[in-house]
Amino acid sequence: MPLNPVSRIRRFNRAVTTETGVLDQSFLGRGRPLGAARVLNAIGPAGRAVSDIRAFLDLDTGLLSRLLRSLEDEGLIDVAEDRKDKRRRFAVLTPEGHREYEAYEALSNDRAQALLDRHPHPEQLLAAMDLIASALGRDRIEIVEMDPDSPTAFHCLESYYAELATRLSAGYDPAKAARAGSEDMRPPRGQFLVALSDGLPSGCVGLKGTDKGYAEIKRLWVAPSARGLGLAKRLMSEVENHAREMGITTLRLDTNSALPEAAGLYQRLEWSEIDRFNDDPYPDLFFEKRV
Amino acid sequence: MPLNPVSRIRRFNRAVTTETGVLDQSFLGRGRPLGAARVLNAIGPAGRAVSDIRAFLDLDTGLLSRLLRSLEDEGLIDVAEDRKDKRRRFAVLTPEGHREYEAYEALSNDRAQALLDRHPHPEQLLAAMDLIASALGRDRIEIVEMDPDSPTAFHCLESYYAELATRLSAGYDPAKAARAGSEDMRPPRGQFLVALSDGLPSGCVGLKGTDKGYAEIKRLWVAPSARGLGLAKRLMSEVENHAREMGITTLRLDTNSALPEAAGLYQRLEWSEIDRFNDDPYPDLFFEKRV
DNA sequence: AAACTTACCTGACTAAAGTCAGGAAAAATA
DNA sequence: TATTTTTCCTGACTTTAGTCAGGTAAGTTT
Repeated sequence: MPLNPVSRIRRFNRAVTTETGVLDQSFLGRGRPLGAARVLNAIGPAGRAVSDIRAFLDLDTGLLSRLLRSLEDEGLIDVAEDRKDKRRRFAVLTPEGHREYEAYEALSNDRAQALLDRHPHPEQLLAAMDLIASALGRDRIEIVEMDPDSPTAFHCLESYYAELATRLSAGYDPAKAARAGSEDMRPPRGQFLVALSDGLPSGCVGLKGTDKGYAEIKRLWVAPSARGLGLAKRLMSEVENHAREMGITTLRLDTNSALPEAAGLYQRLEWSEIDRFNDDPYPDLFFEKRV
Repeated sequence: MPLNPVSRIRRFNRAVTTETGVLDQSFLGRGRPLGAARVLNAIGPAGRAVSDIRAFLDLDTGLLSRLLRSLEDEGLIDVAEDRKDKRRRFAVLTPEGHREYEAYEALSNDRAQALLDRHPHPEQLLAAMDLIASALGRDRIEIVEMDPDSPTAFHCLESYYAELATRLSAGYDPAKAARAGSEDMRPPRGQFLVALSDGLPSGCVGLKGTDKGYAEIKRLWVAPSARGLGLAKRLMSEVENHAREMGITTLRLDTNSALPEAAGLYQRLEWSEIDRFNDDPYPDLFFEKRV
């Protein structure tokens, strides 16, 4: 008989557990227990504060202390005291530690690459993985402020434009839309927020300062793999809070009726529909909110 | 910057590892080490041969022996000797063991259900999981003979008809197609094979015996989540081998030009295109192969 | 300045997992 | 029938992981 949904999830779990088990085995092949390998990995090329490693790997202070000592004895890391706070210690990789770190990276990367290479539709596989990783890590999505000209922000905006182009019947050409200068979405006039789900850019929103007595919300976008997790709502509430802190009292935004989920969201968040307030060719719906 | 493919896979691995770690923690909550819980799980309601458990969990004989003993001491299992081969032993759950097994099942199932419940598009999530599980478990797909009237075979056929209906421009109505009686796809006249990827029906093919001096290949189907893994080729080669063993020398099949990947496969497998040999309304391409 | 908190270390444990050698009984093979 | 192989057991380990109770030095708070 066909499998029911719960069985399908458990089949997935089995497949993935087997896969990670194999990777762990290959990690053990480097002659070091998994715990030590994990610590080496957590330190990484940039080095890391010991307290940070402890929080990240959820290790007991005694256990981590000993693992660090064993890595130090192997000549893979150096642990020195932090200059600012002499209680704290900071671990960095030695050149040899760097090589060892790269070897572990290579094991993981090769396995990932092999999986990609042998799959007929790598893009489909990756999309499926993004979807699942977002679903599992929903509460671990963090929202960070970024420069609107940073590569990550740029990636979000590209994805946003690409989506508009497919969803608006008239298509979408960013060059024809009213330009929102990066300057206006950067402190002190505005803000640009990006949602990162364990490093993957999964959404964004911009707060654009104007000289017209209100600020605008621009470029709200959520990646397909992260939809339905309430991320748009989180982004909006963050940006509204920030506007409030900046002393802004009126917010406006425009959107298009071809994006019904967006309009629905604004209504749920108690935005009021208002008349057209600009002559941008793409939007046909306009909202305002007092914060 | 946007993540590259390998980073996306590794992000997925991290998310999934965290998730399974949480499940393991909840397993520990039942006051038994993970090793013992895993053995209990491997035994299952139907019981299992000890050598089988050992191979499945890849455990040392001494270790497994002790884990079995501890479960026995807890009153959860009985280990008795196999009647046919007195060296071997067979483990079964006691009534109490059954309850404990179900408790572990409930933990897993509840977690799976919670994941489903909180996801906005459960069907999408499940499809993504099927895809990944198939990609990871590609060499673990097994092909088994089944009765063409069994529920699993029925599920495959339903999926096959549904797909034909969407892909053929004229649609597809199984009632109008030439009936292949189950009798003809069952030994001794024929055969029906199903591909199971860790329990999930992922493909099928039928060998239909006729009285016309040849046998027919029917209903070759591969689930979307398992495409590109070479499964169709495996199914075809199995069924051709079986036909050869049955003393059949000529095989025929029909297909439709709206399914180009099927026709391509037959050509690669050295089938020759022949003239129409039946008056079924749906096919427009006909092949033959001597085995 | 005293009291508290934080970050880290050490020593002394325990539990779990895993390895290895040897051995008995049963089955398969020569 | 003799030999080899398979299946499982036991005892004696080691390694890894993890816990807990001090203890010291450096910051922070009162």
